[in-house]
Parts: sequence; C-alpha cells; structure tokens
Amino acid sequence: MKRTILIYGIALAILISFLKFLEYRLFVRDLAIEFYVGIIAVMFTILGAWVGLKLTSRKTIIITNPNFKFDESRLEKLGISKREYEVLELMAKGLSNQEIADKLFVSLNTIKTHSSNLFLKLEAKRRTQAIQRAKELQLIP
Amino acid sequence: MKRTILIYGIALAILISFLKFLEYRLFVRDLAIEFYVGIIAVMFTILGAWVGLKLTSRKTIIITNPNFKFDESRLEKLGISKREYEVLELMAKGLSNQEIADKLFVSLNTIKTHSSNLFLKLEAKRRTQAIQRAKELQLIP
DNA sequence: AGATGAATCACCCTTTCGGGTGAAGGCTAT
DNA sequence: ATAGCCTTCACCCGAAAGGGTGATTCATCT
Repeated sequence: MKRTILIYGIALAILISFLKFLEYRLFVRDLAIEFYVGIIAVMFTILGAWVGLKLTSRKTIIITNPNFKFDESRLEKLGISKREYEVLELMAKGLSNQEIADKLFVSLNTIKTHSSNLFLKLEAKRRTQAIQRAKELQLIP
Repeated sequence: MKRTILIYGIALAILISFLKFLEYRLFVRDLAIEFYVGIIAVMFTILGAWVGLKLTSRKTIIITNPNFKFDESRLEKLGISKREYEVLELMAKGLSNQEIADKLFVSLNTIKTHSSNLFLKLEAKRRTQAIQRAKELQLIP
C-alpha cells in the first residue's frame, strides 16, 4: 500500500514537471498550440484511464445474495431458455444431472442436452465454470 | 452497439469543439495559460477514466460478497488445512482438478486426495455441492 | 403450409470425477 | 523418538460428466 502511494506520487510529480516544461516552451516559442494541447489531452486521457482502472479493477463489488434481482433480459441476451435456466439453478445448488432429471421428471439425456447448450451459451467447459459465469452475469444469486 | 458508437461520437465532437473554443480564447486574450491547461488536464483525465471504465466494466466483474470475512476458526472447526482450502478456492472458480494441479505445481493425484478429503469434511458428494456448502458455511465469498 | 425453435430422448464415445487403499517424507508436539 | 497430522503421489475402478449426432413432438411465427 505504501509503495503504491509512492509510485502514484512519483508519477504525478513527473507529469506535473512535464506540464511545467510544456508551459515554458509555450511561452518562449510560438509553436503550434494545438500540438501541445493534443499532447496534454492524450497524456491525461491515458492517465485518467489508468487511474480509473487501478482504482476499480480488483474492487468492483457486486452483491451476490441479498439484493439479487431476476432479469429476464439478461437470459434473452444469451439465448438461454426457461428450461435451461431451471437446470442451471439446480446445477448451482450442487445437484447431479441424475438428480436434476428426477426433479424435473425428464430423462438424464435431456438434462445432458440442456447442460451442453448451457455450457455453449455461457462459454464454459465445466459445470463449476458455468455456475461461476452465471453468477458473474447475475443470472443466479 | 450502434447507439454506443453514436454517443461516443457526439461526446467526442463536443469535446473537440470545446477544445477549439479554448484555443480561440487563448489566442485572443492573454489570460493565465495554466488555467486552460488545468481545465484540459482535468477534462481529459475524467474522459480517460470514463472511457476506461466503459470499456472494461462489462468484462471485469468480480463477484465479491461484501459481508464475507475470512475466518480461520471455521476452517479449524471442520479440520480443513491450508492446502485443502487453496484447492477449494480454485475449485469454486470453476477450475478442473488438472488445472488446479498445474496451478499449484503438484500432481493430479494430489489434488484428487485433497478434494476427496474436502468432500468428507464438507459432507459433499460432488464438487458443486462442496462449493455450495462452503459458501453456506462462509468459508469462501 | 412451411420454417423455426423449444423440449424431449437416444446412442456412442472420451474425459473427468470420485472412492478406496496404500505409502513415503516432513513437521510438530509430547 | 514416537505418534500424529499434512502433503505429496500412485494405482485401480466405477460413476458422472461432457461432446457429437440425430430424431421426434409441439407450439409459434411468417
């Protein structure tokens, strides 16, 4: 943490120095102002993007259980049908394919088909990965 | 998607117009240049942060339960060792046993042993059930 | 009426999981 | 040093999961 602050400080100091230098050049010579403005703009756009990402990357917090709101549009976006969603829910509860089949009164093969389609739509290779993805996408609590 | 591009385009056009206006003021009057430089810097820092966030927000969603607090005593209560906990964490991320083995630089058989022990301690029959149980027990976020 | 997409099921085949058992090396506490 | 736990790894075997393909039924849309 201390090191992070230090790095940020040094980076900021360098940037300010550079800015001052640019201003100096601006006074002495009468070169194209657009050029300097452009440099400053690009520089600070990059700085802004960097700072923005640094501050939020690892800490993007999305609440799981408490205020989960079911959003059908998200399912439609991925082309996930109702039946597939039911399978997904039971999957996330830790049920095996056979148990899901029994619960929904269909055959094991049907559940396999549904789960295969789910994996395609969620870009997952395994059921655990599918569950993880589904939670990230706010499909399930 | 088209709307997004349109919005970005309009925003960019407004910004460029504003920049041109600033340049014009810079030529006509001889006010403090630092002032304009400052405005440009702040403006583009915000722009950069905004663009950076917009471009990545959809892709870097990390699920974190805010009211999760790592509690080692809970692990001890169940007799779960550090190594087993590491395996549990990676399991919850959707990794296969082979991937976990590669990540921890041990053999597949070792991971199998760890996971088997985990299932016993968590009273789970499957990895998905173990993950579910672990979340219920507040072992993982 | 034909097209489309869903839900259902089957068969085959490969990979992954998981259970059971055994065992060796290392660390720790008694 | 001896017992206990953790970590590591191996082998065998059966169960579960997953991929691929194809087929049927049914409702909806055009």
